[in-house]
Formats: sequence, C-alpha cells, structure tokens
Amino acid sequence: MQIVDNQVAEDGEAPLSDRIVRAISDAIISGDLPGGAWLRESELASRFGVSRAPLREALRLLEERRLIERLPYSGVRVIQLTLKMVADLYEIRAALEAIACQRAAQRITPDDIAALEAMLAAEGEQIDGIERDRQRRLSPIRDFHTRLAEIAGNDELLRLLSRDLWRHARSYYHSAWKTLSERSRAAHFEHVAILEALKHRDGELAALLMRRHIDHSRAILERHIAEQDKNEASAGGQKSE
Amino acid sequence: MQIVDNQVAEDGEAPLSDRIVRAISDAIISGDLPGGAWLRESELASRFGVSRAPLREALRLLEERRLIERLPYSGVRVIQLTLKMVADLYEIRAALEAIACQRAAQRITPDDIAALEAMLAAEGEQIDGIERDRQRRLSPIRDFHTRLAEIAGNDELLRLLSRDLWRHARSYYHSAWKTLSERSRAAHFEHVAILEALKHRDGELAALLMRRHIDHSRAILERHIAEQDKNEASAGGQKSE
DNA sequence: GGCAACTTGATTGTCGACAATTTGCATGAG
DNA sequence: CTCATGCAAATTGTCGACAATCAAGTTGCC
Repeated sequence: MQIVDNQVAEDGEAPLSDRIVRAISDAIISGDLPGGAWLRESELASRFGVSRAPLREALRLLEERRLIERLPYSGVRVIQLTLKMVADLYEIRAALEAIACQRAAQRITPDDIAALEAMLAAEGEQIDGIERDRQRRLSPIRDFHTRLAEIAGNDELLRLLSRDLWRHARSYYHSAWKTLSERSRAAHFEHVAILEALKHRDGELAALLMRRHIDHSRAILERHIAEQDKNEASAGGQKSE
Repeated sequence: MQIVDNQVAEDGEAPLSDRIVRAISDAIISGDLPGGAWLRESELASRFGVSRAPLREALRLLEERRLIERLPYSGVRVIQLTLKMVADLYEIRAALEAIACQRAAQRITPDDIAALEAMLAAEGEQIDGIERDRQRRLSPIRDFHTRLAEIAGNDELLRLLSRDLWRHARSYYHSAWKTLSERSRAAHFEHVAILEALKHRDGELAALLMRRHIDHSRAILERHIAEQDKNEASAGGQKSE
C-alpha cells in the first residue's frame, strides 16, 4: 500500500485529525489502501508525521463512517466491500437519490440547470478524451449527483449521499478500467436524460430514471466485485501489506 | 444538566471511549444534555472519571453521528434540532422505513410476527399503564421500528435507521408529555395496522401506512419544536448550563 | 467617553510515555 | 504427532503534561 506522501500538508489551519481524516479517506476511496488491509496506528502516525492521538480520533470518525472497522485491542482494517453490502447500499442510494430528483425538480433554477449542463458537457468530453487520471475522472460523476442533492435542499440527504454512501466508490477504482469506460458512456447519457426531465420539472420521471441509473451502476459494480472476490480467493486477508 | 453518575460502569470490558459514546449519546437523546448546551472536555472527563484522550475520540464519533457539533479551538455543543432539520430527517426516514416494510413483507417469518405482536402488546399495555419512566417508555416504540429493519435484512438500512437517524428522538423527551401520550395511542394503532399488512405480506400497503405513520409523527414533533423554539427565544444559547 | 491593542485566563489540540490486552510461538505433556 | 499451556513481543488503549489558540477583561491612547 502506498499513501501519497504528506497529503496532510494542505489546509494548514485545521486541526490535524481533520486533515488526517481527509488523507486516509482519500487513500481508501482511491484504492491506495485496499479493502481488508490492516492499518497499524504507529505506522500511519509516522507516515503522516503526527502523533497517535489525533490519528486515533480520525480513525474513530472513519469507523463511524464505515470506511474502516475496528476490532478492540486487535487492530483496524479497511472495510471489505461485499456483494451483500453493495446491494444494501445501492437499494438505499436508489431511494434517496430518487427523493433528491423529486425535490430538485421542484426547486431547480435556470442557474442550476446551466451548472448541471456544464458538468455533463465536461463529463462528455472526458469519456473519449485523454483524461486518464483516476481522481479527475470520477469526480465529475460524483459532482453531478452531489450537485443534484444540493439543489434538492435537504441537508441531511446531501450529507448521506455525498459522504456516508460513497464508500462503494472505492470499488470503481479497483475494477477493470475498460468496462468502466463503456459504463461511463452509458452513465453519461443517463445523466443527460435525468437533467432533461428536471428541466421540464418532471420529478416523477427524473426519479424513475435515477433509480434505473443507479440499478445499472449496481449491476456493473456487482459483477466487478464478484470477479474481484474470485481473484482474491487465493491470496487474501493476511495481516500485512 | 445532570448526567446519570458513572453510567460508564456497565459493560466493563469494552474500551473506555466506546462506553463514553454510549453514555453521552444516551444523555443527549434522553435530554439530560439539552440541545445547544456547550460541553467542556475537562468537565466531561472528570464526570466520567476518564482522561481526555478517549473522551475526545468519543466526541469525534458523536460529531460524525451529528449528535454534537465541534467548532475548532472553540468548543463542542449538542446539536440543536431545527424545524428544517426535522423535516429533512423525516423525509429520509419515511423513504427508508417504507423500504424496510417492503423488504420485511417479503422475508417475514411466523416467529417474527409473533415477536412483533408481543412488542405491540407491551406497547399497548404501557399507554394507559403506570409506566412513567422516560427511558422505558420510548424504547418499545423504537424496538418496533428497529425490529422491522432487522427483518428487512438490509444491514446498512438497519444501521441508518437505528443509529444515525434517531437524533430526532431527543425532542420527544423535551416535548410536552401530555400530547405525547395521546400521540402514543394513535401511533400504537398505526403500528398494529402496519403489522397487519405485513402479516398478509402486503409490502405496498405496509410501506404506505409506514409513510403516513412517520408523517404523523413528524407533524407532532414539528409542532412541539416550534413551541419550544418560541419559549427558548428569550433565554437561549449562552455558553453555560 | 470611545475605540484599539495588549494581556491574561481558560479551553482545545497535540505529544510522548506507560498500562492493558491480544496473538503467535515455543515448550512440554499425553 | 497433536493439543494444551505459558511466555513474550507487538499493538492497542489510556494517561498526564505541554503547546496552540480563542475570548474576555484591562489598559492606554485619541
């Protein structure tokens, strides 16, 4: 496992533990810290150049966010996404994003529409473009959904969708890159269709399209995790990197 | 504010911070730590008889759970429920509990039905009974919903409903006791109706009833918070108990 | 008298060291 | 050879003390 060095340096004012949360969270979601990996506090602390106190606070927060799991006196490891977990998460996500669509259809403004269109335009460019950087690639997708939740005006919903339920994103990175490109194309057009419905303030249609969109994503993701599980069946889980 | 002394004593094996989470969480939900109250770390630490290290870990977890909010270098205070927050939370809860009903209708077993019936019987007894203890009063209501989520078989859903979204419960305690008694009676019969639908494996009906049930609860809760806000408009928010 | 800058006190944030617990290995008996 | 038992190293959990930061009270200047 390889954490980007000194990612803690940014945002030099906030308390250390807050910055560590960001760093570890990114490391997990980006796949640098793979699912099932054991984390040693002292190692993480020295890697980030801090003491264990703020590090442990960060770990407790990440545990509550279900990015890691903690076994008392035994250790901390990155949560391993299972098929069941993905199915459960996506069932919830589908329902919540459908709500977001319905609310957004009621509240959306011309400016919002313009902003979303700009996002989708950028998304379309990236599909065939030379943008191969992982971080920059997934972000516009996430931005679209997050922006939608913002427009919906339900703060709790936004928090759930943009933070707690995005654990699954981790698997995108681990999954085969080729298939994801094809999926990106389809997903893009589904986004366009959703936006079109929102423009007509048809919340019901937008919600329906969103539910299907998420179901499609889930199907892809489940297939990838199934393959991944098969591959890792031989060498997995031991307490090392 | 008055925290039950040494509530940390129970469950003598788990790490201190885990027990503190439970203690503070209960104190907030039960209303002993009212919304908006400022918490001083040193005071809490001495009250629970622990050092600040595990206490701070607990606070970070509770912050992520949105029971408290933390202002860096400034302090920690109990989240103040607003009308907006309750509306947002209940919109989500209605959708998620509706899912729970639909899933539960597919999976419910005779044993589950028997267990739920026993719960509702106990709930019915308590309404007119002499049970005036706050803690014991709300618990059967919570149990019914939690059990339903368990039967649904979606672990993530269970976690959200039984933990993250139960912040609102706090307001029940602060609200007028009399009205709540009346509400309890109505709520009880709504529970019975939901269970009846589940017995016939009618997930759609159960979900619909559940949505209405939650909407009713929200209406009551919103009214109480509105009154509460009015009353606290004069003396509120200063940094003391 | 009013306003700005400083000072002081209190509180949060961080650190290094110590205690408690687990886990793997060695050891020995059956 | 297998299994129970005890030991030891490593890791997590906890503590008390120190540093950084904010808030309020005070002082001095205009």
